[in-house]
Amino acid sequence: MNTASQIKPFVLRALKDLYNAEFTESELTITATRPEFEGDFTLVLFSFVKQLKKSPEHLGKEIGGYLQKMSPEFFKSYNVIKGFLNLTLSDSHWVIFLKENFSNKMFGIQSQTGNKVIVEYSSPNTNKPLHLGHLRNIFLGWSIAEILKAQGNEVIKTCVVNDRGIHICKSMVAWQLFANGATPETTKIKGDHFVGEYYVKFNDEHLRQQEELMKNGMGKEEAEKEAPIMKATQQMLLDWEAGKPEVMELWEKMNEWVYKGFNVTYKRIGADFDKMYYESNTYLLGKKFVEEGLKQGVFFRKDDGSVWIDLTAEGLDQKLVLRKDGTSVYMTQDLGLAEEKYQDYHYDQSIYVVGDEQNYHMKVLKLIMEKLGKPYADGIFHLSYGMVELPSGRMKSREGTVVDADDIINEMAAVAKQKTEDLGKVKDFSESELASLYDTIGLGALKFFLMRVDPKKKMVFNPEESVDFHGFTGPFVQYTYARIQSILRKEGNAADLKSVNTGNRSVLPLFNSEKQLIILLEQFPAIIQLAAEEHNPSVIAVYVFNLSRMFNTFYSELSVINAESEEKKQLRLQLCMMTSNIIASATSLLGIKVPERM
RNA sequence: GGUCUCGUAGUACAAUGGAUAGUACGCAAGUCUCCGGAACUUGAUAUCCCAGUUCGAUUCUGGGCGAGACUACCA
Repeated sequence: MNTASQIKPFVLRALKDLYNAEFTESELTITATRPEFEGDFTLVLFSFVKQLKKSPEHLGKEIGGYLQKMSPEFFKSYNVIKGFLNLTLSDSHWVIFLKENFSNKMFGIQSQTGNKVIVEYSSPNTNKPLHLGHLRNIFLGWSIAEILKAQGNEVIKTCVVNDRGIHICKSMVAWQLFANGATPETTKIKGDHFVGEYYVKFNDEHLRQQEELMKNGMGKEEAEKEAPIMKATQQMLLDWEAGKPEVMELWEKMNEWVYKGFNVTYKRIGADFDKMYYESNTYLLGKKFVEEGLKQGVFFRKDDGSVWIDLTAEGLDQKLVLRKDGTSVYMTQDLGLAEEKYQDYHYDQSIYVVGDEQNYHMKVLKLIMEKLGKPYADGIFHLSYGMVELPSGRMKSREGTVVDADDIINEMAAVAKQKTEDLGKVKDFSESELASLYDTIGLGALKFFLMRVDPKKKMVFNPEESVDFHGFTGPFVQYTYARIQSILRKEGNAADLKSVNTGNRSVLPLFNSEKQLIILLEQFPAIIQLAAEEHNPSVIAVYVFNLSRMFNTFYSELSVINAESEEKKQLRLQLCMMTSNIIASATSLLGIKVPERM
């Protein structure tokens, strides 16, 4: 239990004893005291004024005095400013907290609750490589999975691969036309990029043919459809659905190339999945839902044979769930997939990490499930995240402004290399140690940059800012960690520290920066909980940055190794150790590694 | 047109209805006989507009103005 919630029962008791008033804990507002005032925690008094008919100043003095009388060893002092009662706890409270927790690497991690959560993220297409938008998705999805694990949930990470459809056929047709049998192996190009090139070639050729037809007087829309390369693509889709062997073979071959490429990237960024779903397997699922829905009267059939759901009562539109020719649409498939996932795992909650452009789709999906009376409908949660934009605006593939995932990762690592060499602190590292360090720093910077913002909000990715390793960045946190390790290498031994009694008088009083650091350390479990509840990794990013900043302030003000007494030295070593444990723990929830040296 | 988001220093982001609106980059000025300067300290600069609810509004409500997403028998 954290300190703020330890205070609450005392306050409730005081209110009862002093005024015979009954309040609940949730009615109390206790916050960290703002730095410009004296105190550790602040009780907001305004909410009692009306009921108790006393001025806030009066209440503050009475409650403060009573608290101190009740537990003088806990409450050291208090002051009242306007409607705020600022409470200062005794330093020994903090010292004891530190002593009990400094060596616990699992601090803040909850034990298993038995709750089962499935997280779907990444979900790429197999016709082009991953880009910056995918990275936001992947980092968020992976991180939220880890955060939920830390809260005691059993988590299954899944990925739905969009491996079929007209867009895949485009790459396939272009490859047949232009590749001359070239492969990733013969060209030494990463598989996903290789296939992506043919997708681009398709679009170029399509545009060329289209313009030619328009020169001969054809309208734009018709020219788009009538271009020979588009005709060939549509034919290929039909052949695919018919299972024509040579088409299937090509399709499998090209997808394999892409998967090989994806796996290289996934491995490098540390993404992993417990279960892959492929649309080529799932796209026919969901049709039985249509039957079920029709029977229940949830869906209705139009004269042309297409099946719809009417959501106008919910303020939405009518939505198609099955085409008139009886084939599935996106929604049909998602209905089936939700059921499939439930059959596979019997989850309590199912999280979809999907961009906010699909808010409407996800809302409809959940609503349909509710109307069909599915028990798991409630557990469906859309973790909606905003688009990543560039300073120049949205990324547009047609204008070539899409930031490729592999490119940006390489660039970040290159900047890490450059800066590391400039500083020259790890000249004794081997080649492979250096390569690994550059990835740690480069990816740390990139992940932090993409996750430090509230997922719900769209964000701007400024390439220049992203390679700045100062301030509110991943490398700043990593640097703080490395610096602590340097101290601990010299002096820190957890077993020795435990045997020393830092609870005695010579460690007191605490300096402000010592206390502020402990107060922050103590918040970590509550921070994880908040991040989980809000499905928001940025809570962790902001916290670990503030913790690092606080440590650096402490570090510059007070000497650890040359402390004024042995006990102070032990206390500060404990602070170092706990800070570094929590930095490691927090960054690992973000998928960011921390280096021993950098 | 309809539905939904979002408007905070030059820029990018924070702030369960609480105190003098934080942080970073950039800008200006400092800190080192220092356990790692990828650090620390200080300064200047902001809540789109108008009402309302409240002891108290960046936050909630209504109305403007501005930006974006969605609104396919595409996925």
